[in-house]
Amino acid sequence: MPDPTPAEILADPQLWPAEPPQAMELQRRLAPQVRCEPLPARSVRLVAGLDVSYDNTRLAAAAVVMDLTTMRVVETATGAGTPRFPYVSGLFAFRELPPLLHALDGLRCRPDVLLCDGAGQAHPRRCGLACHVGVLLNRPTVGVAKSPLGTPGGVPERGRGAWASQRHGDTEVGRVLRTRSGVRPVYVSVGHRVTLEDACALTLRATPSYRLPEPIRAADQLSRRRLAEQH
DNA sequence: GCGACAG
DNA sequence: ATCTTGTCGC
Repeated sequence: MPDPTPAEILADPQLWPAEPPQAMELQRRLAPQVRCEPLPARSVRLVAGLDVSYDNTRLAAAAVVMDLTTMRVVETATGAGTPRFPYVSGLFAFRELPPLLHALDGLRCRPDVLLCDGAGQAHPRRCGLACHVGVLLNRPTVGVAKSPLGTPGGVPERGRGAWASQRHGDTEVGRVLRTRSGVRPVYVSVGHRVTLEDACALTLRATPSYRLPEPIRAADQLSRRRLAEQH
């Protein structure tokens, strides 16, 4: 059957537990559904950056789609909402996903891959936000976090492109990647339907100038503006 | 029990 | 996440 739409996901009560124990249980069910597979590199052109801003009362999400070959913004969409779940480390998908799905629902184009502001498999239950949204939508996703969740990983060399592994026992759950020489690295992990290698390569391609990928920076700014103009 | 803890 | 402008340095 066809991939679920953001609206269908939002409407499914089974996917929105109210309490942390049930949320953790859902993550344990989603984690095994993550698939690591090569992202057909030449077909990757449209990359969507996702981010959420919030204050005490409201959440505002943004999706910014950019064409990687030109680095131009192709389309943007936003979504808003009221917090339905407390902030709990390791569970923030349950807080940020609803407005994010509203934003994705407003997109007319179909991005080749989604870049998420947060962890993918580098997560206590191997189901960070990037895995969560990727599995639910059955779309390729990559997690790019500004700080590590759990295992800090190694320290990469100073130059752009250098990386070190983030391991959980014998498995490499993510990479500490230097996107700018001499600048604090980012933490890249697989969300869904990408390999860790492709996730890092894509992150670098999407990050020509600053520490964070351009689509994520744009989504950060847009969601912030969206939040500001609500009040 | 204590500390750490994506955004 | 957010409170927040200019400023020091490569």
